[in-house]
Amino acid sequence: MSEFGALSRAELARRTALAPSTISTLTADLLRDGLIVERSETPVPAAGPRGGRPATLLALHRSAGLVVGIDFGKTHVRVAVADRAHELIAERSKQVDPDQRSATHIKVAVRLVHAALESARANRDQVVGVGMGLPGPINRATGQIGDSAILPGWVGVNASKAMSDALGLPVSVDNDANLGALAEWVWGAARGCNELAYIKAATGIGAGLITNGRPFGGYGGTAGEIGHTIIDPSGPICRCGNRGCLEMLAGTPALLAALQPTHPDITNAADVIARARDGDSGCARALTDSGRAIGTALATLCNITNPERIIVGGELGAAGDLVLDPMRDALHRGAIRSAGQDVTLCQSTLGERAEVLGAVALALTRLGHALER
Amino acid sequence: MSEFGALSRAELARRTALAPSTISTLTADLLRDGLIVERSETPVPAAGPRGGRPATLLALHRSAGLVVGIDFGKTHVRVAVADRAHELIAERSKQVDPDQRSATHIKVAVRLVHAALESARANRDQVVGVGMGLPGPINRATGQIGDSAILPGWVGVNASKAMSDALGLPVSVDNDANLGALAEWVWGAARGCNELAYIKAATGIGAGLITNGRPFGGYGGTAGEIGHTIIDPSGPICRCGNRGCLEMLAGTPALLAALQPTHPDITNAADVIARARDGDSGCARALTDSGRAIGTALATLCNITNPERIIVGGELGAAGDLVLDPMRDALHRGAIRSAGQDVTLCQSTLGERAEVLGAVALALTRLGHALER
DNA sequence: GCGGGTTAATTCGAAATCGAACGTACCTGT
DNA sequence: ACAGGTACGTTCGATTTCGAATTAACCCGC
Repeated sequence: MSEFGALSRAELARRTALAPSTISTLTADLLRDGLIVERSETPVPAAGPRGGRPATLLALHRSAGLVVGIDFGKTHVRVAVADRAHELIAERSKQVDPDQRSATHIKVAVRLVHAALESARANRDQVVGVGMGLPGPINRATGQIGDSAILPGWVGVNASKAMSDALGLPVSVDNDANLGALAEWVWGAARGCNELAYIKAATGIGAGLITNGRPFGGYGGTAGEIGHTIIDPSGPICRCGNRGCLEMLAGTPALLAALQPTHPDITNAADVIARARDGDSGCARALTDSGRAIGTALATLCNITNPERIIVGGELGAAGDLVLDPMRDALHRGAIRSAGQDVTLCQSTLGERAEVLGAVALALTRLGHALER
Repeated sequence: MSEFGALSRAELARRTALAPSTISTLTADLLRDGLIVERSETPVPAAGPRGGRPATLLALHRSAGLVVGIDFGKTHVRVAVADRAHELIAERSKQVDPDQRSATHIKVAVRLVHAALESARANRDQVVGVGMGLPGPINRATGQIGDSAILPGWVGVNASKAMSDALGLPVSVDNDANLGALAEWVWGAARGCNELAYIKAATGIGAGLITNGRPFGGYGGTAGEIGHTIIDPSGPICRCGNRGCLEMLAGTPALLAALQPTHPDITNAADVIARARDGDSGCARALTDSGRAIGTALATLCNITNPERIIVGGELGAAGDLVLDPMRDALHRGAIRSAGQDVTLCQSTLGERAEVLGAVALALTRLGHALER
């Protein structure tokens, strides 16, 4: 139940493969003990109510504990607190300097967590899990962040341990794109979808994958690294040693660099999008180029993983159809027909909060797994 | 048990998440009824016998039924018969003309199946499942083969139904690369590996994926289509509408075309490999070029799916290090460091039989699932 | 060759889970 | 308004599954 905010008894029975009768006895006990509560609210019409007695939802009571999500980006730290019923209780965020050491970033995060808990009139003792997101590939075995140009102060740091020591709580870490996927899957545009990719398009470009109805990390936990797909073999040299990587062509820095000569006053992606919306054709073109490059990489992604839906987030995702349309074009041009027909491309519904919410979801998922073992 | 040839009680308990005691009572019943048998043979030392009582293996008795695997390639049909203990009983194969209609190919296959069964002194009634492999993407929903230049006579045919009607038995179909992956996973170079890709490099180039310890097909069942990854944006035009697709650059036809001017007598991949082994530098170079192109596509595959192992099969895989070395080079050049380090590239151990055996494995897996539902 | 370590398999009473039948609550069409 | 359909949730005795303790079968080092 930790993984799904509120569930009916019938749904629980299906998910656990237990008999409805078993669920009945079990939930009766938990209800008596006050660990779960019945929810009178919307019994969630789901996919069209086609007759039948409506379900009554069950959710974990707040006394079952709280979870914390923490997301580090290039220039921000963001935290969120939720209860195990998936109810968000508090959120906080703060700008930070990307060049500082990880210890500094962690201190900021810890303060935000405490502030958020306080505003929720909650105590650290009630926290039963913490999830955390970082930009860049994270090795599942070592817990270390791989080479990342986005947060240089974090390279080689065992992020999970560092944060865990600072908070005095166990912490699960994952790549921010994976968390975005998780969030869109739990709360956003990908609910009920078993095969999806979430694209975080910002300074870096990464994909988070959900396959067979669960987060997919591959052998070392770094699956979904599309940022270094080679788009133009004669393009600019990337720090990875190749030419014309997606990240070099379509990331925010490339976007801004392309506009620098004609639009020297523009310093961030949001400005580009705003101007493009106002009819600035240069800004629109820059977004189109980005979208097209990403779409080319997505074509390969579709050929290989054949997803049902691709959710585009990150600061470039906020441009909506300005990037999505060229992306769709390039995707359909480059993917084999069937894979192109199978997939729907859409914009993130959680926006800049996707990654923190994903961190919350990560913590919730881990709790679910803990029960299963 | 259908999915794993022979298993100890302890292993069964782990796999099914049932208590050892439960397995004990269950297997006792099945043994009494003669549906399973104890195997005295090698108690499989597994990964180093480090003490402890050796396990006694259990396998389904032959009376539990037989399965048939059928594989169609560009120029051959191959069938295999096995019992549910994963013991191969008979194999047959025959050359065919790729341009004939699917009905003709099916007739050949049916004759081979009957011949194989006869040589095993078995009857069609004992067959409890049939698996079948075809080159080209197969839509999981419609059961139809997508656009394939390899077997034009099969396009638009509902392969599963056609074969099922001809044999009078239920038939499961899948792409041949997926089956190769399955076979290497069950019998070959990928035993015990949970994250792998099998590459079938022949006329077409496709990948079969196993992720999270089970075959991965994506939303429509066409995952792993790496043949149309764009390697050289200014390369020759492919039937898919793009330029420089992997298949156009590295497939057997490209290989043969490249050698045509200087080696007009060579007409198949096996010849190229034999000559290269004999020191013909032109043939060696052609294989190197193929390997390098495939390696480039594998780099992207690794970035996206981060596998632990990649098994290279198909007629080009038979070249061994002649293609594997350049493949490794290109892979490590193009993949992000961690993904490149995680993966091991090796040759198929099942060779040209991989796909039929995979078809057998497919039939066995389906039987396993049938029990679970 | 004999303890100490390790993993496999069995036994038995205890506890969880199931299945079938029933009651409940809503929708839809007439 | 009411019958018919559908899906949710509960009750009960019957059955399966579990857990802990026990025995078995091997390896190892001394």
